[in-house]
Amino acid sequence: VTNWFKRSPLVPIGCRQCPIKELTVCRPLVGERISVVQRFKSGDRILPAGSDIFRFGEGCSELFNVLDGWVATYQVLASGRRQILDIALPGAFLGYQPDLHAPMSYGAECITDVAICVFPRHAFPDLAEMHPEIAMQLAWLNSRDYVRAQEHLTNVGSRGALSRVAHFLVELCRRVGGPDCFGARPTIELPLTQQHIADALGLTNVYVNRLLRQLREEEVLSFKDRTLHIFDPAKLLEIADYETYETRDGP
Amino acid sequence: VTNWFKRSPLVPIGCRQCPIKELTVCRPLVGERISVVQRFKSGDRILPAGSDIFRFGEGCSELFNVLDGWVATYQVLASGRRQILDIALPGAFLGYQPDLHAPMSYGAECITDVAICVFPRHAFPDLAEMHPEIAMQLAWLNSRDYVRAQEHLTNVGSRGALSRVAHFLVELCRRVGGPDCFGARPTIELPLTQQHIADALGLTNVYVNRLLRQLREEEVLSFKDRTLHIFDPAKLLEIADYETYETRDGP
DNA sequence: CGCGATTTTGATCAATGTCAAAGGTGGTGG
DNA sequence: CCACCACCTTTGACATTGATCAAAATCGCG
Repeated sequence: VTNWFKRSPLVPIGCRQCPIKELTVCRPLVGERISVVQRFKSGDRILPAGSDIFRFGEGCSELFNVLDGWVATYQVLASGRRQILDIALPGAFLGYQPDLHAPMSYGAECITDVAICVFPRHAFPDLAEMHPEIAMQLAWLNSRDYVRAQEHLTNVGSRGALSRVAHFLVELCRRVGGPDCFGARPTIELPLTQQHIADALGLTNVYVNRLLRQLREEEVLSFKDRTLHIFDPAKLLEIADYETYETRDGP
Repeated sequence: VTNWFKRSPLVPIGCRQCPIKELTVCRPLVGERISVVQRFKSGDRILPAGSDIFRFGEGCSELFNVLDGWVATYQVLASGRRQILDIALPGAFLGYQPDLHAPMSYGAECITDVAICVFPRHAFPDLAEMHPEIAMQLAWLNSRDYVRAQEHLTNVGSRGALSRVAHFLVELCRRVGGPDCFGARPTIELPLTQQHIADALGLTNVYVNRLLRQLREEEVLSFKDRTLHIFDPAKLLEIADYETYETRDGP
């Protein structure tokens, strides 16, 4: 098994060939006006697995598009516990927050080697003002991430540990393999450690390990060498306990 | 004690006198162009405590500004457990989501009697297109809510139950009483039941009750009759265990 | 081959949930 | 004005989940 997630990626390329141009803030300008973005961006950058793109509490003079690789956004408490807020995949737009000049409200760490496209932070409001579609796209991106954060919150706050792991893996599969990837019995590469899963779900690595063993013994899935095999999608979805609307019980 | 939160509010009034016009999407148009919003809105509405503004999984043909009262957004799992995602206060803009025509990804329930200002959903993109500042404001609102959701997630995922309750109350005080309300020993009206707190934090009402008793016995705060007294702000903040940035231990 | 990071397992313990029942409290209708 | 009712809070006894601590086993990599 080659560790694909560490392949050294991407000589800087033009926006026209950008693999994620349709996924991020640039989307409204692809085509005719892509050169606007091309002139705006500061350049590309490649960061090794384990490094930070930016850190909680520090200033940051840039904004980032993830071109390739996996990123975790997170916060750390005084008690030392770390919470992973989201897994950012290629196409994610990182670093925008309500006050662009405030210290960052969270950190972003590379899970794999990562390639990013860098925007200058101070000029971004001008770009959005000159191209209102960018603002609209930004609102769209933000609301999409907000919904995912809400679902993550529900997962961590309301599900037991086993369901929580199941749900997390299902959502990740959907994002990586597309919404229909549950038709078959998917095999998916997830460059996560069990510690990442634990940090994302508010569990300990030890307990996550036991839960994965349980899922393996019940022939639902296996997760080894960063590869997830799903043997029994139906059972997995059932364990994951999806949300429903239930009206309060009548009299 | 009068239950202020049930005072019958607000004959519909014009946008010019709107108490929250500076807080929500309308902000860029206050002043000269406020009439744009005035013409756009469908009207006002008053809902009783306990009713839903909209429900998870159902369609919704409107968007809402909270004018007065408290609202909880939430999801419910098949297992019956309910997760409160956020407490929406006056000025909140509810119902916007990435696909405006999709079923709602969460529900919104009135904690108190609530007055809302209603926008037609289908025409909103046009409004944003004609007034790009609206799109920018929307992005700003969304990112602010996103940050709050992230902090909520960290709270639920990474803090022990006592810290979790402490942190939740602190944040709520900041929102209601302003960021400086911890200089003194605040007394704040929170129209929440212990069940609401439990649902927001992924705990049970019984355990929340015990934790509040503990905080009372340690003379940190008391929460009774929907009134929160904070006796010892410093200790409360310490218990709340705020996030920090800590670099990994060096070699 | 050896080292650091990760996974795996066992034994034990603390934090939190569950169940059940008893007090408040305010609102409503007689 | 009283009595009742629904809902909320409070408390106790007990069950369970998931954390903690410690130590092997495994793996990727230099």
